[in-house]
Amino acid sequence: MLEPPTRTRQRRKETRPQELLDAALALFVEKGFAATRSEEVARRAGVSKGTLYLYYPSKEELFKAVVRHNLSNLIAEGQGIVDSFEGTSADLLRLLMRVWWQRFGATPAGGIHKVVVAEVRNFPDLAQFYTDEVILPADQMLSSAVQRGISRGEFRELPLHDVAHALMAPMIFMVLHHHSFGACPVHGPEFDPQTMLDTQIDLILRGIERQAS
Amino acid sequence: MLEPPTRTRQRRKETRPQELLDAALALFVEKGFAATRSEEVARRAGVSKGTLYLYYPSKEELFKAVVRHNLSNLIAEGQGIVDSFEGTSADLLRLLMRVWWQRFGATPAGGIHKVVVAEVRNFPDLAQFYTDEVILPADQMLSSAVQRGISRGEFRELPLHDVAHALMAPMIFMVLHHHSFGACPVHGPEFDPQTMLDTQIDLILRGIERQAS
Amino acid sequence: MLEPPTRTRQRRKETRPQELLDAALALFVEKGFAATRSEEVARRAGVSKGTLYLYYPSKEELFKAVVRHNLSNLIAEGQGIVDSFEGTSADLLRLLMRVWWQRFGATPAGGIHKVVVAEVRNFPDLAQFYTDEVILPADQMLSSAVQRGISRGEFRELPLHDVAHALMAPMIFMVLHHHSFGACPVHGPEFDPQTMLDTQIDLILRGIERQAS
Amino acid sequence: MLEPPTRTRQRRKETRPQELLDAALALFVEKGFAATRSEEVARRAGVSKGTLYLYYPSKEELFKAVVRHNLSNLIAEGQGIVDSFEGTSADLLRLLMRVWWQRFGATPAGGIHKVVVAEVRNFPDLAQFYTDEVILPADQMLSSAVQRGISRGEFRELPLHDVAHALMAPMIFMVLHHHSFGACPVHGPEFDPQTMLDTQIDLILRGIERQAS
DNA sequence: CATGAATGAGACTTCATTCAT
DNA sequence: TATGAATGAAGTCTCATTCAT
Repeated sequence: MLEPPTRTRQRRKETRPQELLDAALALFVEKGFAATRSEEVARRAGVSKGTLYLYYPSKEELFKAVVRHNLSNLIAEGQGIVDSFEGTSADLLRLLMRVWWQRFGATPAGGIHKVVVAEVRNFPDLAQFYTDEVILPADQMLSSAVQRGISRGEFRELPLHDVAHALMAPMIFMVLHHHSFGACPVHGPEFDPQTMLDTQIDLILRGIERQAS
Repeated sequence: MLEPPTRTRQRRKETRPQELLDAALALFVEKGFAATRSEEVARRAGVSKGTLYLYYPSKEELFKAVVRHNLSNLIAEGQGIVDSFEGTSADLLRLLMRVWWQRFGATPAGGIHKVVVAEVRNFPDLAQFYTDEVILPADQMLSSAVQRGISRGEFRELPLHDVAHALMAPMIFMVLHHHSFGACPVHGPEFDPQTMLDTQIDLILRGIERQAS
Repeated sequence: MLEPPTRTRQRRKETRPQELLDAALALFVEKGFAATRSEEVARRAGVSKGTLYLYYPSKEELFKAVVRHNLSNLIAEGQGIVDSFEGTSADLLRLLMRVWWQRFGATPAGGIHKVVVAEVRNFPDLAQFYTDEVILPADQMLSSAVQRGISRGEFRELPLHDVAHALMAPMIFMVLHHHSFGACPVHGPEFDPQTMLDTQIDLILRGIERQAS
Repeated sequence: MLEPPTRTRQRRKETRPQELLDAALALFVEKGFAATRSEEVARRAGVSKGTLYLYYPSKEELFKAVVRHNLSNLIAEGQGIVDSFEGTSADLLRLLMRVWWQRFGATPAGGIHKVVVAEVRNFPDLAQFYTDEVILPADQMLSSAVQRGISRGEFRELPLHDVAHALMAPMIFMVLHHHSFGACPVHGPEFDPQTMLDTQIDLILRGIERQAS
């Protein structure tokens, strides 16, 4: 009763949502949506169960917030790179993939894709959000990079979106493996993400470049 | 329709496991493991809750049985195609992808991969089973097809497994999309799986073929 | 269809109830009423679950049948010994205890008492049956043996029933221990039943005999 | 009656365990372990089902807690009486029995012994706990009281533990009867516990005293 | 704002009992 | 008679959510 208001509480007030989202992200990626208990999210964020509900009215809303927080504008940075890049288009694509992997794929946020894929059918309004915020922009960004290569005469004239999807596929493949089997102690094929992505992008580049090297 | 009208207490020990596995497969793919209630599996199979437990001792075992039933021997067929194929290696890879999509990717069984990727961290022994039974054989099968192309002088000499993974990536990409966003009523990019796979395989083939056409 | 009627079934028809009661007795004593599954009773008796219900309409009735079958007339034999014994009353009591232990206490039937004590409050009509068939006759039998000792001047004049209960106590004590802790692999006090009963009867005899030896 | 009228969401972390243990004790004694439903325990304690599991992680642990709470330290008090008693050893034994009956045998806690005897074969670790915590100390306590009588020349030199068991037998007999048949509305022999215990202890005392009175 | 004790709907699972064969 | 597949009520336990403090 007579205790002074704790400083810790005061100090953290503004960062609470971020801490909760980070804790939730880590747990959703590790255990999936259903197997993540809200109490554990709270504990990992250093708050009580009740506090979590002050910020997010339900576990479903928390999940959506995690998705939105981590994936909104995810692609904008990539689009910026495309728009300002000055080297060859092949180097641009290689750069995009590397940046994407380092800044997203290999981070906890990369694991969201796994959870979203697993849960979209249970969260209908998430499907449209994710399509609008992630899939379409990514498609657009990659397509514009490919278009750049075609316009500059570097790439053959191919259907933009099919090529964009061909570029997406290895990224999705890697990120899903990384956050599922890659996190399990199994004896399976070794995937060095960086090398693998490089190999795959090289193959695809050779497939789309006007002059096969 | 032609079944005898008796609905109660049907005794069909022979066919029950298949019916239960089919019902479970459909629901696991639609809702995920955790969100699927065992009673609903039973109801969809036309039996009572208790009957399900007569055949599978727990929901977890049911899930494993679904995985095993649908995925074991899946790859063997592909390997058979590889071993007996007589055309060009490019045609072989195109055939493998088409067969795979028609016989697995586009069927309910294709949805298993999504569920396994989502849940494997919660089922440690499933990780090893799936790796041994699916991932490694698929890797091996595709590698052998690539090796065939190299041996026959059709393909460049590239690291087998990296190429195999490059071939896997579009398949995984497609199957996951098909059973997640592809099943949601969203307005997103159209993916015609068959066309897309063809485009992607062509790109990769051009990347690996000795003589770029 | 064309099999001859199995001889086994025919032969066993009359002994079925006995086999079922024996199996049920063993399991009820080992696990208690609730933890005994009817299927296991059937299996141990070598029949199917359905057959059990041909003989006993419910697990409760089976339990009551086990109790009644094993305990009805249990005491009659003892009463016969009392009525025809010719030695000293002290020897009579010693004999009664020994016979009781060998013929009942140490046998599976002895375990029933444990189960009855545990379950009477859940089986109201069993209470009266057991009181009438077991408790009162045992009381009567022991009292008559004591009365014999008093009448013959061997024992002091004491309240019959109190002495009878004093004689019962060690028997109940032994039989309950034998079928509970005595069947567990614990490191506790050693109870050699025969010796212990002898010691206790000797103490009590010394307590009731006119001439303390 | 004097409690504040608020009934919902009472927060009483301090007193809840005691209330739950009391409710569980009463029900376990009345119905046995298996036949007691956890929801009923909760209801009798005035809380919801979930609250019970906040304090005890399973029905089995609740049962063990009931045993420990009610029996631990039970014997210590008796040992204290033995160690500090100043009258004759016969009076000591009479006192021990009376105190034991009034403070334990006739209380709900006395019913625990019935439940333990009935269930111990299903709870292997309870067997050792109960042996260590109750049976051996009780044995020790009674033996020390007998030893006192022998050392003071009041009792004959008899095997300590056999005599201790002879003293235990009537107590066990009484307490089991009291909480089984004694709680049923049957017409059986009347057992006035106090009188009966007195009679039995007198008999045994006469059996062990050096000078038969 | 923050807490965490309390709730209760709902999930998995068991098993006594039924009944078509 | 005998079987054992099938049933479904009932029990244990979980956990998202609430709310008195």
